Amino acid sequence: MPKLTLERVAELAGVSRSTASRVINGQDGVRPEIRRRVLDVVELTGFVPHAAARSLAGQHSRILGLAIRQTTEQVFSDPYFAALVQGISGACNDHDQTLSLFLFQSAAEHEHLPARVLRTKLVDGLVVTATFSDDPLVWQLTESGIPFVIVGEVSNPHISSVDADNQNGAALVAEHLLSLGRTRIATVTGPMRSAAASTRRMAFERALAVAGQPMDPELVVEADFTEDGAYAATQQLLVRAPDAIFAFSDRMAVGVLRALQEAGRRIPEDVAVIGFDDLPPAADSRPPLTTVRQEVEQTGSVAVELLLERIRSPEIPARRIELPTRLVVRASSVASQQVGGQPS
Amino acid sequence: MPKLTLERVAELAGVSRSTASRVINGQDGVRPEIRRRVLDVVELTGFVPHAAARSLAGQHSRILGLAIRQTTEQVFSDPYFAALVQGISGACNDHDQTLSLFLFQSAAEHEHLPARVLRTKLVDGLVVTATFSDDPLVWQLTESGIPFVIVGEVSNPHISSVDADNQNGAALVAEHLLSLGRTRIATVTGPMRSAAASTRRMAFERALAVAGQPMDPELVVEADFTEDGAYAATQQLLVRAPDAIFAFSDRMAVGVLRALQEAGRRIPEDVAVIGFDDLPPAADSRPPLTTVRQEVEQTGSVAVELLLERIRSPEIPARRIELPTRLVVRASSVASQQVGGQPS
DNA sequence: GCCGCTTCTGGGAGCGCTCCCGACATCATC
DNA sequence: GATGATGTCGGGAGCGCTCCCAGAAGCGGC
Repeated sequence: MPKLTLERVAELAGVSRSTASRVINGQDGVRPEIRRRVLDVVELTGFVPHAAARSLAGQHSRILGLAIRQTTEQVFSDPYFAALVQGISGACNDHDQTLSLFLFQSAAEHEHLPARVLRTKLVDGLVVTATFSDDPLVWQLTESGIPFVIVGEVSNPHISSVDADNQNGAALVAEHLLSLGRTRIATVTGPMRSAAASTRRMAFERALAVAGQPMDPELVVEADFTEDGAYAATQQLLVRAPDAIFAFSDRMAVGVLRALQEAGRRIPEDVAVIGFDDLPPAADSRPPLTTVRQEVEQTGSVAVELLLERIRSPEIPARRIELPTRLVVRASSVASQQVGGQPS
Repeated sequence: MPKLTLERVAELAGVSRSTASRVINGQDGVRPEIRRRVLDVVELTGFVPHAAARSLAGQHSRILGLAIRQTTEQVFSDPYFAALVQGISGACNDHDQTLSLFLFQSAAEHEHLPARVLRTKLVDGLVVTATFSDDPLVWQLTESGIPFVIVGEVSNPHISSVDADNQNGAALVAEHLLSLGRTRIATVTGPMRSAAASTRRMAFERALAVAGQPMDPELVVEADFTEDGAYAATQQLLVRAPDAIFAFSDRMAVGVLRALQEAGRRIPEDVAVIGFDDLPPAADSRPPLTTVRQEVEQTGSVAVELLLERIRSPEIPARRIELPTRLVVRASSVASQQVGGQPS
């Protein structure tokens, strides 16, 4: 039995290679009856074009890469990445692209990315996450000429990026806490090299200042986006007696909650706690977390679409897309409505 | 400037395409001086062979796939996968293979695997994890003829697999608890469709029975490898007053710990708790967890090596490799040595 | 100095597909 | 009925590499 190739499919359908190719690639200019015939043969034989041959002859591989700039442990313990990958993976399927995840944490693996992945033309483009300001990787990618989009922030406006509206998110938190009459508002931030963290911080400070209640620098502690880090940060904060703590992620907020509870603080009466993300830990914590909702999964799918746009139409200028954020109020900032009342 | 191809490199080095190819692929039969000359050109120009062309002309893509049979959330929240992926990724780098991660959770994405990944000859082989007994995927893969290895258990001996020695691990736990004089030994298992869970359970039961202290079926609760699941399972268990609980993973053990502590039980005095894996949550929990250490990262690298063996030498019969497990005793089963004594 | 051997090198023939262009048929138009 | 526009189809020419084999070069032995 001969090998199953385009040629063979064409032969079986009684058409030429070219016509079979047109049908399989959904191009028009083929009479419906002939199209049908080819499609039937494809169905019957289960023909699938050879990826490498396609990639060599056409000019693209239909493989998109996802490069995450974090250690494996960090990636595989963060619900944020779960949601993001979910969104990216789904969008790839929708657009008939294969997603390939590249992990590179050690410096050595780092070196490999340009050589082994980019120069070999293995991927058509890259979604890159968790970069920090002035990340050399970004520069490297720009140099290499490969299309890519960043999930997060970039200073260079000629690079496409997707992100949540961090500014608005932080401002909403400030507004909410002020409206609750909190006066000793603390923050547990992410590392300042993270652009998301510094943007949230700046926006938060500004919102407080505008409202005439500027932030006390003593009430700001930098943590590392982990639960344990936030737990430790909160212990530091306790002596300063804050009446509200804004943690820059839900995971960190969970650590904040734990530290406060162990110290005997009532939430939200003594201290209001607010997170960021609205990912699984938020609604399940006790008490449920007031948090800034961002659409992480959508962020992923938008990133893929933006990347495909860049690949297919390099002439379109780069652009940045910010997805809306909104505040989700739960019991960690506002006492439940039944407090002091009877269940109806 | 002409495109950088093998042809061009050969031209610059003053040799033929074939010779350049030999040098780049590390084959011998090339005079050292000529080899040097080619290598210099490669270095200078930064030439990297085109992946698709290689893949088409040779018969392999140098891409290995990792297929994880779980939802994205599960994968991205489990330290086990972090370690496993780490091992696999490292081994791929060592062997100059590109790792591609395929996520497919929905039924629709499932369908894609055979067609889009296997038939296209995109990957040379697959590492498959988290299969369950009689998983149709395994059958599909066997049918398709693509080389693959399973991380975990398989009934079919003609399939290569890598796993920890679960039997020994479970037996060690039984032995340890018995030696501590525990009599009401409970287990919080994983789902019984998981082969690892059922093997651990069987081995554990057998070990207890052999020691003349058969397991009380009332003291066995099935959970789902999550912390919350184990928390709930333990609450069920509390009324039966166990004096030891063996959880089938460290994450679950953490849930067990939490439930016991909330119920006011002292650990290990009232209840000894033992986990499985010895991954990050184990040593950091309070109290630190006695657990069965398995070398997850090594499991990953061995899987890759076994896969490469199958790809390169299909004639070698399939084999199963079991990596040793050992007991790591910490404070969750044995009170710290300083209890009742003075620090020296 | 010639033969036969080994060691090294070069060129041809694909791998399976896409893309381009020319051939052909069909139909409307004058 | 000749002409051109329009719509379909087929074949050739690669994409950049690997593999195979033939041929060149170098060497010792007679």
